[in-house]
Amino acid sequence: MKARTRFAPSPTGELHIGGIRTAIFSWLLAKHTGGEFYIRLEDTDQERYVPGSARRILQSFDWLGIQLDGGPDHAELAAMKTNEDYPEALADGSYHGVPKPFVQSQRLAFYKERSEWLIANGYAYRSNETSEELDAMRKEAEAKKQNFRFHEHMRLRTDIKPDEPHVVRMRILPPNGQTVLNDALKGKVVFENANVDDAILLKSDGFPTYHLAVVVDDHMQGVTHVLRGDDWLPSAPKHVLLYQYFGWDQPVWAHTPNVNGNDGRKLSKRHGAQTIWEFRDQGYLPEAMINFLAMLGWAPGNGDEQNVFTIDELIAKFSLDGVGISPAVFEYNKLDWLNGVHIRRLPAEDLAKRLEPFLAQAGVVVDTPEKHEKLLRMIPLITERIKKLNEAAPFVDFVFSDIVTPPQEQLIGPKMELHLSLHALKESRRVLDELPNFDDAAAMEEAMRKLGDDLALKPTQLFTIIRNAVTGKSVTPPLFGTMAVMGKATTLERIDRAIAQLSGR
RNA sequence: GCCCUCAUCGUCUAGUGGACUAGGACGCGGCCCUUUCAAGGCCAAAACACGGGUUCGAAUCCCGUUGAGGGCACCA
Repeated sequence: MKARTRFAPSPTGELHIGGIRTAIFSWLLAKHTGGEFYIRLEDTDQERYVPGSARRILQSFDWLGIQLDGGPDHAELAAMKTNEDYPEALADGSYHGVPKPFVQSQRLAFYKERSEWLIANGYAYRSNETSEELDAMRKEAEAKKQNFRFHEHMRLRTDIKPDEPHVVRMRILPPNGQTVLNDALKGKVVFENANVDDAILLKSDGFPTYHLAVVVDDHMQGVTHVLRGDDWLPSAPKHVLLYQYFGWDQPVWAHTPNVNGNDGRKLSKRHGAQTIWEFRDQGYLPEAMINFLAMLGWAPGNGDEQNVFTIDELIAKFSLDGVGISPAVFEYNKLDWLNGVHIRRLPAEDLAKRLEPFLAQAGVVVDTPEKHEKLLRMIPLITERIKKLNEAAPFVDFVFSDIVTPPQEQLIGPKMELHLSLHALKESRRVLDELPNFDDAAAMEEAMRKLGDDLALKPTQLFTIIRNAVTGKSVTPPLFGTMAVMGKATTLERIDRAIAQLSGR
């Protein structure tokens, strides 16, 4: 059975990493079945709307490499309260049959129509308490240590005409019955109707609340599986009831556990990165983010112990059965490791391309074909040394810009005297200069090892001196490959400067 | 206060009544490899929250306790 799923954020700010995980689950489920995944913007709260956030939400999916089968297009975004600019054409309108529009503020007529239907059929009623009146009722209940739940009998005025300001509230029927949610993850969850309040469905400004809008849209747009955060569980009976009132088949419900920080609490700013952009800026790969997030609360199961997945593998193996029911803690250790794994899987040209912005930010300029070529040659030498893209710069910066000649103490080999180090440096220069082909790192290594033998030096001793002389650092990618990339002229020039430094000149 | 959910190594998890002396991964420790740093290989330490049941047998089923999380808006 083909699944059609959606992710329905409200454009009130940045997407939270936990929300993105839910979106990834939904997307994987849809793609696993050959179905569709789309985005719907739930902008029914005019107050909380943040201009620009719709565009950022769409761009998040773009960065992650998640292809949408539907979502607000140019015209829909343009029609939002504040003009949204999304230059990249999101889709061409061929939405696999998912009916437009994908922005709730442009679907108002549907909600109005359904709400009138509910009233006409006895499932909803008009009500017009002011917020002050409601507050007073709440305070009173609190003073009596009672729960406040709005029910029809509490109405202050009952003779409300359709043309005067009012809200529409749902009736909970039968009042003393039970409503059962069949959740694919949690199983049967039973709610006493007495504990469900008469939620507002249509606000006095004519906009729907979430409860009405989500049910109407999911039905009209043919959503088969509703995946959403655990925090929606308490209001799920309202939605179940609405489906029953309308006589519609319910979707498969799946309330996913939340993602917590390492203190077991809901992820928030003090836990570090929040938005996908922060991860991107720290040098995490979208491939790794998807892999990691998918495994946060999901595992292939059946004894399958795979940890590293390509996107295609995730799509092939994902199913709701593998989704857990207890909250997961977001930890960076495994993410970092996974990111390193995915970096090592990248072809050199691809990694170089992704590295360039990070190098530029660190002041390493790769702006000519020659420099690009050098970077490409450095890639195999650094790929297994970095876990994040922002860690590459220290491994290559000395290739692209000059170094400060190291102080004497750095040019003296371990357990060696100054004069012996100086001699080793001079001999190294001679050997390197005599090399027939400076590009041949293997031959270079062979020659240098022989020199070490001749001088009765351990490789560590000799190579440490050269490493410091040539790179100015004690930690670098493999020495000879690096020198080959730097080239003969640069290498010998730096050794000359080191010789001068050690000679005290 | 009321309602709901959850509970296996530090973390992500496998496990659906016997194959569990509880498996894998990350991290941590050790060893090997080694020109530095990594990567890689090998080894080790590390968990069924607690208490009652049910059963010949329970990490797995039931009840309770404790702990944690979430929800109780003209917000989603």
